[in-house]
Amino acid sequence: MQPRASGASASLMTAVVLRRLNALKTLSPAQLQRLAPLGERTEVVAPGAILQSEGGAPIRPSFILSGWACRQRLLRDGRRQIFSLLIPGDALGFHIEPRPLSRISAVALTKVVLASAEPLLGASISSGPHASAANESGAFDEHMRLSTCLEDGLLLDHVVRLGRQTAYERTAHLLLELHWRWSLIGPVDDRRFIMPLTQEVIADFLGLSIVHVNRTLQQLRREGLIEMSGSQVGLLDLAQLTVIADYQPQVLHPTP
Amino acid sequence: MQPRASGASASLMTAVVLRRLNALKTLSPAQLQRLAPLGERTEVVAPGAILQSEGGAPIRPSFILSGWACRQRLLRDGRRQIFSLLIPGDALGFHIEPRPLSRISAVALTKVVLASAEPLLGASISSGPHASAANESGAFDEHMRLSTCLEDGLLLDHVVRLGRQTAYERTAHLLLELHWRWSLIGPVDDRRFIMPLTQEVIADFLGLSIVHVNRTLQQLRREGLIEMSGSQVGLLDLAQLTVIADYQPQVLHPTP
DNA sequence: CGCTAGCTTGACACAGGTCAAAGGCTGTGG
DNA sequence: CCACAGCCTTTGACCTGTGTCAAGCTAGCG
Repeated sequence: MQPRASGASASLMTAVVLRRLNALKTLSPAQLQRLAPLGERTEVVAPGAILQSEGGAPIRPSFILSGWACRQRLLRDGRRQIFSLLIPGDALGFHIEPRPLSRISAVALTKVVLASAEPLLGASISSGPHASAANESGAFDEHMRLSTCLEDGLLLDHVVRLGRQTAYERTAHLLLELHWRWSLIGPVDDRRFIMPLTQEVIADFLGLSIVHVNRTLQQLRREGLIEMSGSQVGLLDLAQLTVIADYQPQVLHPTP
Repeated sequence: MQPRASGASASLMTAVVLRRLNALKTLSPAQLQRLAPLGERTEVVAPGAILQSEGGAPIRPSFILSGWACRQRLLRDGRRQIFSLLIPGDALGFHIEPRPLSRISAVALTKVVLASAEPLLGASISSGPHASAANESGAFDEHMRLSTCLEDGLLLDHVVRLGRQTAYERTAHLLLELHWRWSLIGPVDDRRFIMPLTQEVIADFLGLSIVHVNRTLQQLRREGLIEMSGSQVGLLDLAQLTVIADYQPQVLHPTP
C-alpha cells in the first residue's frame, strides 16, 4: 500500500506532522524544538485494528505518521457509516473536551504508524500561573483547536454531500477534499496522490453501494476527469471537478 | 403555529430554558438566581428571517424561548441541506470557540422569540483571578459545553441517518429525536408534541424530496405508528419506531 | 371571498441498490 | 516457481426506492 512506508525514517515521517501543524498555524521556533522528539515513541497498528471503540477507552493522543484510518459507526444490522477519513498528519485522541466525534469508534484502514503526542501535552496540562509563558514556549492548544475546527468543518461538508448530492457529485467532492488535505501535508505532485481505500470504504463513507462507487469512478475516468492506477489517483481537471462537486475548500479560522 | 405563544408570559417561556439547562446539569441555587432576569430582554423574529448568515456576523448569544429555527447551507443551484433543527430551550450564538457548526447560517422557521443570554456571559467573560469563584456563583460554561456536545452528537446521528438509512427509517428517527429533545424541556404529554415544520423543511433536513416525505409520513400513519393533526405529532408506538429507526437517545456526558 | 402556501395524489422516470458471476491481483505455502 | 486462496474490482441483468412533473385539494389569511 504505502510504498516503502515501513522503510521511511521516522524523521521523514514526522515531517508530515510538522507540515500539517504549520499549515494550521505557523510554528514558532520554540514549538519546533518541542516537536523534535516526536518520532521517538511510535506504534504500528495492523489494518482493521480498532484504535478506539465507541464508548470505550479513548486512545492516547497521537498523530498518524503513515497509513489511513477512519471514524465510523455501525448500525445494528451491520450497515456502516464512516464519518471521517484520517490521513497522515491527522491527530487522534485529543479530547480537549469530550466532543462526541472524538469518542466515536476509530479503525485502521491500512497499516498505520502512530506517534505518541505526549511531548505536546506536557505544556498544555501544566496550565498553572505560568500558563501563558508555557504557551509562548511551545504549547499547541491553538493548533489542536484549529485541527478540531477543521475536522468539524469537514463533517459539515460531509452532511451536505450525503444529504443533497448525487453519487457523481459526492465522489468528485471526496476526491477534491482529499486532494486539498493532501496539499496541507506536502506538495501534491501533479495532482496525483495516494488513496489506499477499497471501494467498500469509499461506499461506506459516501453512503453508496460498492457497485455504484465502482461505476461512478469509472464514469469519472471515462470522462477524463480523473485517473486511477493502483491506489494512486490523479485529478485531471480540477476546475471541472470543482464545478461538479460545488466544492469549496475549508477556511481555516485564525483566532481573532 | 405555536398556540398562543405570543400570549404566554415571559416567565412561563423562560421556564423552558431553565428546564433545558437543568436537564444537562443540575442548576445550583446561585445559578438559578442569575437566570432570573433572563426573560427581560427578548427579541421577536419573523419566520424566514436570517438569524445568522454563513461567514457573516455571528448572532449574539441567546436562547430560543419559543418557535423553531434551523442551521442550514445552500448549494449553488439552490438545493438546501439543514444541519440541525433548533427548538425552544436551544442556545444560539455561543461561540465558545469558533466551531464551524455555530458559524453556519441560521434561519427562523417560524416566528421565534429569543432571549438575550447576556446575564450568563458576565461571569464567563470575567475569567480573571477569581474565575473559579465566578464559576461557583453562577457561570454556565459547563452547561454550554454540554449543550455543544449534545448538538454535535445529534449531528453525528444525522450523518448516519443521511448516509445509511432509508426514508422510512430517517423519518422515524427524526420523530424520535424530537420527542426525546422535547422531553428535555418539559414533560411530553402522551407522546404528543408540536412540530411546526412544513414537509419541505423535513425534506431538506432528511435529504429527501417533499413528495417522498409526504408519502413516508402517510405510511407511518397508515401503519398506526404515528398520528398527525395540524402541527401536532403523536408517536403511537415508541417501541416499534425505536426498532425501525435503530434509535438510541443521546448520552449526556457528565464531566469526569 | 379569492390567493397563496402547503398538502395530497397519480403517472412516470431514473438513480442507485441487489444479486450473481467472472476476472484480476497478491501473498503464501508446497 | 507454480497453484491455490482470498480479497478486490468489474460487469451484466434486474429491481426498487426515491425524484420529478403536474394537477387537484385544503385552509388560513388578507
